[in-house]
Amino acid sequence: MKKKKKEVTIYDIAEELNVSATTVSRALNDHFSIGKKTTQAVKKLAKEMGYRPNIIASGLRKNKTNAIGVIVSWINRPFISSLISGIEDVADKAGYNVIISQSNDSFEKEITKAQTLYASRVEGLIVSLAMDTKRYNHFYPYRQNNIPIVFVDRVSFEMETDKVIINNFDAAFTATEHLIEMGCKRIAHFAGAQHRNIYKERQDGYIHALKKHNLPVDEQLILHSNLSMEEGWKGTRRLLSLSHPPDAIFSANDSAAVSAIQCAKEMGIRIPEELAVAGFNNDRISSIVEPPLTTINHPAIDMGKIAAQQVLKQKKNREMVESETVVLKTELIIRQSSMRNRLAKGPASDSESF
Amino acid sequence: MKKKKKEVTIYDIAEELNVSATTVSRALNDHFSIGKKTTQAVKKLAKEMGYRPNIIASGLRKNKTNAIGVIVSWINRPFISSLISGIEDVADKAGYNVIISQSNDSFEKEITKAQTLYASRVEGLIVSLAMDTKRYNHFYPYRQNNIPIVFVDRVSFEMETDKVIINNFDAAFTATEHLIEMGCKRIAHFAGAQHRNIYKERQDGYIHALKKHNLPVDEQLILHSNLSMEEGWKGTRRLLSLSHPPDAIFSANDSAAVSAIQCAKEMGIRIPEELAVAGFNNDRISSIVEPPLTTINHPAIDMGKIAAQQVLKQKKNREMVESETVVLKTELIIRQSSMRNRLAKGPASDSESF
DNA sequence: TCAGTTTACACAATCGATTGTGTAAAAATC
DNA sequence: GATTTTTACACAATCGATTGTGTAAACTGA
Repeated sequence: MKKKKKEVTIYDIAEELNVSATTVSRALNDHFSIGKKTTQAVKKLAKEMGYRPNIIASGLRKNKTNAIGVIVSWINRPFISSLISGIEDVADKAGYNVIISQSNDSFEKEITKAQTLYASRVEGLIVSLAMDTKRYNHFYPYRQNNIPIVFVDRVSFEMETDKVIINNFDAAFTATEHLIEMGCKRIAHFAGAQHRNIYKERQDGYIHALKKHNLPVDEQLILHSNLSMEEGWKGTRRLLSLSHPPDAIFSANDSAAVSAIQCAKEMGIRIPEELAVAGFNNDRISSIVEPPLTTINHPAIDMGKIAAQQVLKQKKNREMVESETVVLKTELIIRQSSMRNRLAKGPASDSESF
Repeated sequence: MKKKKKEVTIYDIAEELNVSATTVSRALNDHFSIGKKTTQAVKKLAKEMGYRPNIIASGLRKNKTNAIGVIVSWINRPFISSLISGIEDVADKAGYNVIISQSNDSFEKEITKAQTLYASRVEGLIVSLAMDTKRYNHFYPYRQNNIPIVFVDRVSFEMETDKVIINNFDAAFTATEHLIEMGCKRIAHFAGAQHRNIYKERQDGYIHALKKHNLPVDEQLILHSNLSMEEGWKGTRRLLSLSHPPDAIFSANDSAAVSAIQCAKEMGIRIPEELAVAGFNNDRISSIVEPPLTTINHPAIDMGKIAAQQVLKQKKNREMVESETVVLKTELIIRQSSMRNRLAKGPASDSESF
């Protein structure tokens, strides 16, 4: 009873036209060896019969899937979703599909997803590493098969791959120095897991700024956490109840920074007069919170685009270039949460126009 | 010079073991007709040789791609990215890959993407329609080929497909009625494009609430736009400069609602005393803005999960069920932007716990 | 007009796995 | 021990497109 509506193949077209399947295939691909009239006729009939090329068959022959795999922690995060948006944009224009998968920041899941995508024969892989990934064996099969791998944002320098990153050290340094210039003397830091490059680098940048300006580095003021809103809240409470509380917080992300602002306000601390705050990422919430949060703009979409371009590039250059690392620019977005110094730029509406 | 590192196939394994490729294939799939010892030996050698099944070849034979396509407006939007997260979760567990593509809210792009995914032979399609999509021919090929289609959130009732939606009418009605209960008499509405179901339904729900409570429907107070922050700002300015300005705004999304709050505050209007505001979506910004925004919680992740499940279900039931529509529950999250009535619930920390 | 060239197409192998059918050898049955 | 049944595997076709090679027919030029 099942309608076995078989799909139209080049053989069906060939038969109808009394030519060979070869001819049909070549006609559809505008091969020079097929006559104009034949080519036209084939294309016309193909359309009429509702033919769609079987890319599975074609893929088998040509050993292609036209797919790029992407592994990220969570898709529904502002930075990540923008990253993916950039990837999709470039990949699509080059005729590639983007297969997404989330590691949920779990090392084990990352392994599984990497294997799945490998089995799916993606032609390239873009990865933003899970929080606790420290070993990289799961990427070796890609390496052995010459499948391009590009690390983005959360990368590892233990593996020789293309990378697309920002200069976290400089960005953190700039943000911290900005706080110092605003007159802050005792700057705390909300830090992330130190085995993940980005958080390590941000912390290093922060420390470097302190040292450069001869400020003491007080371990008490460096709080490690997962940088969630809850942790930001708790951390702020702890900091503000110190006998000698900080006069500023530089947070490694915006979520915790926003929480810090909220918590401090609830405790009756004035921002930025009594506590200046700076974050990292330029998430949407950073411009909504009051006062608006000074932060580092992270070019997420561009990072995605460039990562995709790297994959495509690697598919050509293979043996030419060993590996390439692209470092994108960030910018410090100064908003009111840090503007203690009235000598600083004007009342700053809201814009990113600094 | 190129390393033609050919990949290991079942033939290679077969030769090594002096059995047929058939046997290898069946052993790898635990076919009952293959002896235990042979099966073990095959699997062992396969692993040793670094064999990976060629799913392209397998797919050709079985006519499968194990891919589900997703078309959305923009990936980097809070609601959408959560939706995708849900889809990926379910699809992955069922052994499917998720291919994403963005229409950028353009009808033409949606058509292209639909065609691309069709050519890629996705086994199911999940779509949240572009803003201005009014015709649906681009989905017919799927229909003709019995490829499951599921519409999510932004759907069309002109097409008989599975759908996963919320009751926008009720949600909008509830939000509006809440404003009325808070004592608002003149409620404005930020509406979206009326040819897109969700915005139409929200407006209808809004109007219905007014009528039910014998409040006049003033066309002057219904502003149509793309609901961006800019439009929210402009709309608020316009409304507040009316000779008889509104005492509340119900916005069809959170972005515009948040802008309304910001704009009103800048104009020296007190929220919620002089202007109550309610939004829609429960984006993160809604809980960050001050005062926190009353809004409708939209179960994005669940919608994604269910949509994926619908696809999987359709692949079985095909001829059993014509189509199914799942309507998910929403909830009104009451926050301070609308709490004018001190008889209402307590000072409400921030939580979604209402 | 005839050798040489070009044009336009067909043949058949190939990509790697799957699967219906066939068949020896081993095991079970009486 | 002869026969039936089961076990364990091989053969060969198939999925649909691609591609190197071969070859008629049409065309070119002297």
